[in-house]
Amino acid sequence: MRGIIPQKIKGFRDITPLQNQLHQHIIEKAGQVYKNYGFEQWDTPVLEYADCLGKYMPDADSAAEGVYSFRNPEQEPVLDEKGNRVADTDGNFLMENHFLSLRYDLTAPLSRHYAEKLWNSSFSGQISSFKPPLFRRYQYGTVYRFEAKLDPGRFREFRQIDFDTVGTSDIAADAEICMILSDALNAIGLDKSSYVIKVNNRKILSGLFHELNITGEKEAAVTRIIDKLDKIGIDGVKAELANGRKDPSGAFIQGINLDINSIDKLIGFLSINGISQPRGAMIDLLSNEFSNNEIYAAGLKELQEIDSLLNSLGYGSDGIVFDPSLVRGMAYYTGPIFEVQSLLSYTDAKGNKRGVGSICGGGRYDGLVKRLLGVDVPATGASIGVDRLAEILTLSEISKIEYSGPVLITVFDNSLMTEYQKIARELRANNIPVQVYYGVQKGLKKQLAYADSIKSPIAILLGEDELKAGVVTIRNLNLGTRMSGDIQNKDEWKAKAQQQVPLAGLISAVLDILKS
RNA sequence: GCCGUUGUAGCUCAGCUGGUUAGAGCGCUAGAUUGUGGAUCUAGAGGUCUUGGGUUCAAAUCCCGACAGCGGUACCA
Repeated sequence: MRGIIPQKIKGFRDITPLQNQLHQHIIEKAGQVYKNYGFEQWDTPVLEYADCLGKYMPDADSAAEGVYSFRNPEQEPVLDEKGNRVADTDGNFLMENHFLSLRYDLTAPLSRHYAEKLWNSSFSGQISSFKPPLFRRYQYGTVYRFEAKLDPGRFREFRQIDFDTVGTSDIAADAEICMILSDALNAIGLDKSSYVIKVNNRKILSGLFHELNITGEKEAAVTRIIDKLDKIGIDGVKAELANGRKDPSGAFIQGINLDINSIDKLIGFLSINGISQPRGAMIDLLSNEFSNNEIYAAGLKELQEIDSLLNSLGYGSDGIVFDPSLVRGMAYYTGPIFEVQSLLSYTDAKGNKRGVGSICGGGRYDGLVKRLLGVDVPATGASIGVDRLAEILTLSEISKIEYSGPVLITVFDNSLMTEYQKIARELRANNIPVQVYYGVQKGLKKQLAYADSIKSPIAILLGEDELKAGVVTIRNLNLGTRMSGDIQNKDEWKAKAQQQVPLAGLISAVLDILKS
């Protein structure tokens, strides 16, 4: 039994004003880029029916399979596949506390949203033959995953900013995703040395697997192993495809005992390194071997089209590359897939250099609403992991955003409250954030310590002395902080970091300090 | 889940092969400073050494279990 101990749930965080400012920056810049490509912003609920999201909770009121779920407190009718209420043998409608889930991404709610509109706009869900309507939206929101393992940049509650195009198979929409990611990261302020946009096509992989007779369970296993290439290297992959390997941790990783011939082919394929090859050269290399396979060839052709579009719009191989070893975990991708690898690193407490891996992901999933409505609707999209991106920007100290809190008006004497409020009002009229000190610890020392804690750039002091002289004292706290390294005596500080100005000159003096 | 590793003050850690009142730095609180954050100096508060058991005259220290953290590994829509 828990006591009433104030503490956060593991994997959840309190977000500081500084972090919020960086998050805000990221979503504003990315959102504007999405908007410029014609995506419109939608929001959907954080909670959905569990079966709409595609994860079903058997009968436990707990999180399982990485999704937070619980029973709806309200009883609602049970519906059949056609949307009709289900009744028991006596003709009474069945009621149930349906499972609700916190969304684990923004794509599943999108598919529910799109499917719901389609369902409602067609008569009793008669949508067997139709041409899917085009829908483009972007969405910013918090998602929840029950992760067992929490690293820097990996949380249980985190934000994504997502954009998707639903209702087209046009490969230009996929090429566009590369451009959008590139533009968005650029707008956020990342230069090309800090990330690489990797592109591959699931068709190439499935064509390849087909050629090698790798199907079903084996295909999933091989995919998983290839996904670990970054982590365990080509030799590690080779070992896991064969009879396994011994991990440095001492654990033995069981191999899948693929035949030698297939392993050689796969390793040869994976040895074509994505980052070091221009896209054109990569396509040439890829067309050498398996192009007699239909699916493989189709995938390759799509990559060619993407390449050609990107080239004619000036998106070179310096930022967007083809990487045949890119697989992405999710099974639902059907065509081009995308992932942005952050190249930034930081040094952890133990002195090890570390990165956070991928900061964006996406791809084409033509089965978007198949599970819900049974029809194929092509869709393609991607999303930026806002928290993870912010985390690596902060950890790698590349974020140049400096946080500045509000100006603080100190309170000497409550009888002067009207004066303080007037000054505050005047500053606000000039769009300068400001607060009057209301704390119960009244000493000026306390008030300045408070100003320090909220990162005030300026403290304004007004007491009897100033009032008589018709002036206010302005203390430049940032300057004081900068000088704190080589401080000799208090009076000298005061002389440099503090000035008295006539009340009428307050605004311009404050603005001057804020600008510097 | 599995393997490894760690668990001493709010934080980072020291505490040798078990031996009387468990230490440091930072932080915190107060004072030097009758109206002044960050420097300096002084003083103070704060620990049943994660927890349960065992060995011993004696355990923070040795042994076993539990729990938690970290590293790796597995899983990941």
